[in-house]
Amino acid sequence: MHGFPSLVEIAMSEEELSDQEQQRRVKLARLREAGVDPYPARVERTHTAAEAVSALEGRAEGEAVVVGVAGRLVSMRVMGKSSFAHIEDDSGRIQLYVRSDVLGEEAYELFKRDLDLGDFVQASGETFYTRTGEPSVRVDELRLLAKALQPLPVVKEKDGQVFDAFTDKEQRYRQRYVDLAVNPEVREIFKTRARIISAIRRFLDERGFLEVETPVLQPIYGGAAARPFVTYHNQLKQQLYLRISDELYLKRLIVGGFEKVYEIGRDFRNEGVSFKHNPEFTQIEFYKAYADYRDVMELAEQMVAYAAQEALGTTTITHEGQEIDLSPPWRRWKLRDAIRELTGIDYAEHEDAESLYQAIVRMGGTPEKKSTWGKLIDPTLINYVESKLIQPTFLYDYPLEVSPLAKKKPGEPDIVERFEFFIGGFELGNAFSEINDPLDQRERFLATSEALADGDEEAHPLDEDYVRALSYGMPPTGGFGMGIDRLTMLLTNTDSLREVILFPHLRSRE
RNA sequence: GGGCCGUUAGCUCAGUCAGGCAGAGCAGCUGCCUUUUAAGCAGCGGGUCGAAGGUUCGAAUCCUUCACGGCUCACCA
Repeated sequence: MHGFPSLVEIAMSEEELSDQEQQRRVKLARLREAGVDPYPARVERTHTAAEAVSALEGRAEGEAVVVGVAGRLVSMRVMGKSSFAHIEDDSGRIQLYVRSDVLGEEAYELFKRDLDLGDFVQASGETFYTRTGEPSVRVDELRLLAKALQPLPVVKEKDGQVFDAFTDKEQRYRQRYVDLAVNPEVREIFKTRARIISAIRRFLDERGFLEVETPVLQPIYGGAAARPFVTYHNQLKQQLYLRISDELYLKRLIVGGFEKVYEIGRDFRNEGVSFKHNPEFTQIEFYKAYADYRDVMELAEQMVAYAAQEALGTTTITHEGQEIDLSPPWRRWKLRDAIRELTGIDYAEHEDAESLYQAIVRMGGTPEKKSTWGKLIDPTLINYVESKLIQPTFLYDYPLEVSPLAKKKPGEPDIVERFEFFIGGFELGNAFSEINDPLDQRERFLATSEALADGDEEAHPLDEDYVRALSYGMPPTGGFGMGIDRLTMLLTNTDSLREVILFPHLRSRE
């Protein structure tokens, strides 16, 4: 008419689109021409899928329950004048039974021809059980809520076997929305993650800890051995760093008089990416005044067990095929003993770096030649120990040199009151009795800032204001840090941080 | 950064060893089908074989380079 191309003809002329995309645009155009709004603003939903199912379960036979449900079309089986379909919402799936004679012929034809898997729809009608006993909605009204123009991967399942799953890791991470849309078990991982975090909050809140927020943008970084991301504030003409840990600010708060503080937040480290490293990750840190690293051990094992119990309903978990018992108390193993037992090297017998280096080489290791004594122990030696620590284990009493913020152990000048803990063969966290002697802290900073100047890019710079804070007096304090992503990985039985981070970092594509 | 492996239809994957018309299932389209559930039956479309270059009469296949990813080593207390 009038020689103008119809919407359908325009849709079909989009040549750069795949045939399935073109089909969907044709359907969209046809729907519009039939007077259907493919993206209406209003929804009339009375039940979620799960609610509709349980409402039916509660009723006597023959008693009608009318529901309005809404969700994404995830399956369609068209059999002439009747069809079965499933819609999925956040609560689960429910089957729709669509009959031409109930819905009306015109609406039924539109459903059959112009709706696709992936579209969002609203359906209302009475619930009933089909011949095979599946709760379903006999649809007397069906309305499109949102037309999908891209086909979703079609994942099918029978007898627990999954067909054509959407599994390509790169695509799953780059298009996480597709991953989440078609893989319900992926959604479950992130629900578990949220339960873990809320359990940790509850655990600390119940014990009188105050949740605080400290700067992410910092004029000087510290609290961990890592290279920072650098950024710049235009107005202030000032270089800033994205924090590598929360530590030094949280301890300033202990100086200020708070006795128990914690922060759950994002840290950023400019280093390699691996199954247990992502450039940005979530860490929980807490600090407790009038406590030492032994008190912190008890809190740590209780907190992790509590998080597992709350998130999973059990403290016995399976990770990578190994059964792990998270219930306290956990094994406490002196670092020196653990290394001696698992590698045969007693580092206390090797007083200088050269001697220790030779011992590691004799054991078959390949340490870095230029490493200092402390750097040979951690990480080189711990690498041999870490993977063997499947059941929860505290390794404690670390060499002073690699622990510039931890308090010296009384009577052992080269050892500090520090522990790291390991579960499932990797490190989850790190803690110590905090240095509260400002002069000692200053000396330690001087040593690390020299190392930084000598080219150790992960060493601490000197934070004068932090030393000044300590000089106003800080009570004896126990501090703790743990990777939330790694804990989630452990509790969801996944083998990579990327599985528990919604949008993990990937290299940009051209 | 090193080593190994991968990238083929919307999705999952054959085909690469040994060069010879680019395939299957699901999804899509057309037709049939009013209790199905990986629905079924019949038919039909759908491809920059990651990119570029090279070898060859002929390249998804062999060679080179590049991009992206996976695993792994190094790095990451």
